Amino acid sequence: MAEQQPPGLRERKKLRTRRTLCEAALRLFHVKGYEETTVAEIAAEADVSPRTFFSYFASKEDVVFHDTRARADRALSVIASREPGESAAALLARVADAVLTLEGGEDDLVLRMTPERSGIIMSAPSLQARALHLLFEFQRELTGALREAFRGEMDEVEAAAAIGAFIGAAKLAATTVMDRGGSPEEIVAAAHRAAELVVQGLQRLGHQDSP
Amino acid sequence: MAEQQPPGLRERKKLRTRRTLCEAALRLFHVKGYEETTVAEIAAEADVSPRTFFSYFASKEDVVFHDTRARADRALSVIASREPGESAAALLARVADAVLTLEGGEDDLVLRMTPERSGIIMSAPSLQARALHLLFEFQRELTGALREAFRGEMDEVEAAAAIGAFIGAAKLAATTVMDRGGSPEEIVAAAHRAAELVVQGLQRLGHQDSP
DNA sequence: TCTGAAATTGCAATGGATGAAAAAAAGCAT
DNA sequence: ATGCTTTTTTTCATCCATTGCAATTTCAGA
Repeated sequence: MAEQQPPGLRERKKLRTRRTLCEAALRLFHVKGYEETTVAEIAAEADVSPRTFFSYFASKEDVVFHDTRARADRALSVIASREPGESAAALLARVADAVLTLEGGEDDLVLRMTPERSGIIMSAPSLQARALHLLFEFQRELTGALREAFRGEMDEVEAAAAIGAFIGAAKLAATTVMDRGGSPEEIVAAAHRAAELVVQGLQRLGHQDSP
Repeated sequence: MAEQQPPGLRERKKLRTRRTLCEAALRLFHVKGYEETTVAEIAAEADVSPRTFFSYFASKEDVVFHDTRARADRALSVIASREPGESAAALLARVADAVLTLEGGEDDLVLRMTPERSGIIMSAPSLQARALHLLFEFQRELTGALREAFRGEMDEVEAAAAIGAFIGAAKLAATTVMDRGGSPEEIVAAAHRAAELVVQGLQRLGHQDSP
């Protein structure tokens, strides 16, 4: 006697609990600080038992990165969509456009609070470390995808160098400007410019002429 | 009744305890695994109280990275030694040579066990994350040093892009080959090549001609 | 309504990390 | 050598994230 069409009462309730926990956690992290917020408090705020928190998120850190997977997949699909003959430089430029976007709308569900989240991450060393780890895993995936998209045209080290340089430059440029207190727009612009500088340098990738 | 020349009994004992803890920890991590080894066990192995461990190392993780500071300083001093007129590319190449070296001898004290340590780090996600975080902080320092060395010749974003691309490429290339099971020599070679690819691309840094 | 699967909860235990005060060791001056 | 001061180490107590387990509740379907 229930609607089977999209989900099911059980599923919906689960989704709602997950979102509630997520919102509660981020809100608390933002006002009290990450380290100062306990899992017990988050659970209380979401009105579930502390034990339940861990059946939704493997760790306190995970709440903060609950949606990174989606962003990563977006970039991977861009690489997979390489047109025959498209250069690595051009492809990476497209990846940059796809990822370096401030807009929301991804999961209208919970988070338009990207800036708050950045603040939370930057304020807790363990979160920064986690973020970098995720970014690194992401780079591995990108490297694999790039090799796939250019199979035969690019070797292992070239692909890794291209991705590493590309992401590394964008990331460091972004945080450098962020540290200086730049606005979100400036940060994105810096990442874009850094990515461009690298991409230009990588133009000749695949050729064999050294200056 | 004691030698006051260089240290002092107190200092010597402290150094010895620190080294003992370090060796005990790394030995245990290597044979039992990082997660499986408890601080209590490390302390017992070194014959001190568990609480004492934390007066030598801020965390269990820190033991593994006790000497990274030294390596970082080596690179920073290379950048600081830039000859007037030396190009960023040339300077970064020198940095690569200074850092990408397998030799030991740095602190003859404890660690020639670089390979074991790599294994330990790669086997524990939390250590990988920590390593990346340290590497990132290192990049910030390098960026600052580079801006200093090229004051007036290079802006913030260019410096960050150069360092980010350089380190990012070397790191990802190295781990890519490492994942494939490459030998230490192959890994270093890959990092070198990736660094070279980037440095070449960065040749024109500071000029304004786009292709 | 009855029943089995899934989700939630309570409870206990492990292990990292920190604060505070007592105890032991080292340095120093007489 | 002896007593006083400073530094380390050790105890002891506590907080908190995380996990395993068993009891309980809720949902879905017959």
